[in-house]
Amino acid sequence: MARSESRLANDAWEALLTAHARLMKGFAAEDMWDDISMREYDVLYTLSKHDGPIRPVELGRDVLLSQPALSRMVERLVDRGLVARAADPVDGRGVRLSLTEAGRGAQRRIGGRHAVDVSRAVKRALTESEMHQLEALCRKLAAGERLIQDDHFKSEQEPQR
Amino acid sequence: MARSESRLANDAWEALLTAHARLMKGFAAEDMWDDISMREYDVLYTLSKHDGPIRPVELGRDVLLSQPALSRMVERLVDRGLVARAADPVDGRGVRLSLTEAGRGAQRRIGGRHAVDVSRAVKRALTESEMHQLEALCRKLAAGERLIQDDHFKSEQEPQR
DNA sequence: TTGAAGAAGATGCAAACGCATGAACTTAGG
DNA sequence: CCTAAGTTCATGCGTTTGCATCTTCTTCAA
Repeated sequence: MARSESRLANDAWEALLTAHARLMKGFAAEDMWDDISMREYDVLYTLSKHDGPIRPVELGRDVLLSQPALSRMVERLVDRGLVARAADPVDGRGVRLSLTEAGRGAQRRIGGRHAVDVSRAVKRALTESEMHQLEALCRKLAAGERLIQDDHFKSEQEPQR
Repeated sequence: MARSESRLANDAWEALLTAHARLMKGFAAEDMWDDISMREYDVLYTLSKHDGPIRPVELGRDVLLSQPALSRMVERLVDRGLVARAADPVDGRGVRLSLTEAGRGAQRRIGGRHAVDVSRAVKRALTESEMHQLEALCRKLAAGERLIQDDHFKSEQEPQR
């Protein structure tokens, strides 16, 4: 008997959570992070993906940290000379972040080693075709969520309360 | 030109990470967690999946927490009457954990509401067929990792150092 | 133009986390 | 046996996180 669509959705999400936790544990156990934590690397990597300076609020969308925690982590990275923080010329409240040369260097150094482990873990389990599928599915999942938050459609029905 | 297999693997993993972060942010924003944090719910849910009592070390495999952090979280859950902790009759070092009635009740209460949001987020982005695919791919990913850690094959090549 | 509502970031503070280490117990080789 | 190494879980301690709140600046309607 077929699972209900809701059950199917929850099972898929649980599988994703389990895969995430298992692989992350494995990566964290690797002795290759020097003095940069995985969360800090996450910030450096996200900064490296974008070319120009970006706002902390942008960073916050992809990094799993509260706004105050992100604010302070950026502060620490600035103090360590890995991130540059400048006032936003357009928005007086805002701040613009970018990697320093040292920051970019650190990201490349760690990233190169990390990519080897990621590649090894994924290749061990999936074929090339499956990697393509997984990427496409996860992109769709992430894209669905992004729209909601941007357009404030979240309260489309406002369940109870 | 086709991406290299390694690049493909890393892109797939990045997509999974992004999907994970986006959805988690969305779920965390929901006003439905009462006095139970998402990490605590993760523990309660994992306990509810297993029927019999399980060891903390088992819990640790699926929950993204350090061993000391998990130890103390369990302690708090025990103090709050949600989890029962008993000595392991077989292994004198070990401990056996299970949900109390209150714990099971809390898990069901929160879990029921959470499942609605999960279902909504996943259904919005994927078809039933895609949910099946995503579940299968993530299970393969997670399974690949489990074997490594159990069999201590991790140092199969011991890269540099 | 102006005043209220909203958004971006920073900060005080208690709670929670990770690393290093310790204590209790099990396993395995001589 | 019995000792050395390994495993499981707990604890001390400094660091980081999240919640609530504040400040500053922008936006928008009157």
